[in-house]
Amino acid sequence: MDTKPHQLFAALGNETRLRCLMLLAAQGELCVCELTHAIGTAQPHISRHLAQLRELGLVLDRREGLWIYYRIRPDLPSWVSSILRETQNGFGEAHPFAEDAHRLAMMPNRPSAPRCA
Amino acid sequence: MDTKPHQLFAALGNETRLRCLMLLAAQGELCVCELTHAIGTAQPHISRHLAQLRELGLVLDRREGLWIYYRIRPDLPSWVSSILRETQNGFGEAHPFAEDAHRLAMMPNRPSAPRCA
DNA sequence: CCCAAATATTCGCTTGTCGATATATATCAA
DNA sequence: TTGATATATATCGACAAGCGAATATTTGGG
Repeated sequence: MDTKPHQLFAALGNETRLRCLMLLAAQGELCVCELTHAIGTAQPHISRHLAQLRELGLVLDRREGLWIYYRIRPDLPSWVSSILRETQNGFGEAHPFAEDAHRLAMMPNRPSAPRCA
Repeated sequence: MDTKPHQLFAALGNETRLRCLMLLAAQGELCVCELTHAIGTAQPHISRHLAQLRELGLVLDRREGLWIYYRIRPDLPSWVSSILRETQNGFGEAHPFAEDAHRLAMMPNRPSAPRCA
């Protein structure tokens, strides 16, 4: 990640991408269908934003059968981790992030047990 | 500042705006001509981005004669301050922020003595 | 091989952002 | 009032971001 700071901020500047990252920061690893259900939008919409986060080096993906699990890249530069953590601390309980976490918890037929960070 | 996090990040997602904020975070208070000289671009360009930062509630301005001094709003929510501080700690010595600070220090005929935070 | 499910990609369109240029406003001094 | 300086705003065209819808790809099962 040799991302410039304004490039990171631009990535976080989209609400869908930020909601994905906050969910991943809180839950550790999630597949696309879980993110789609939690955020409540169309699957291609989520998929495209996840691809951007992957291209920027912010997340990693892993295939397991039909599902592709995304997680926040563990070896991010410390300033990036700090910013994600600050945002989560400041807003994890606020709208719309708390609702996202709640919808995820209520999701039926999740492909795997929730795995926390 | 009831700014949503993704709105803050969108503001920081433009290099010109981020450079302005980093200069203000380091120097305390600067007028438009100082920011223009340090960043090395056209004055309307700087002015417009400062207006956006003002409308978002990130900076305050103060007129003194012909000059208008901008400063980072002192009562920002703590998560905003944290993010600005993290960014400054991680990148204040890097390109292009270090060069900006250097150009500012070398600027002739500054309208006032530098006032540090 | 064929189907279904999960995910990714493409297309067309709308909207917004950015930068450059030109112009307007404000302040001060003569 | 005139002029000079500092700053703000308006306008324009180019360009990128974003979205919905449709389609393609991958995988596993029968």
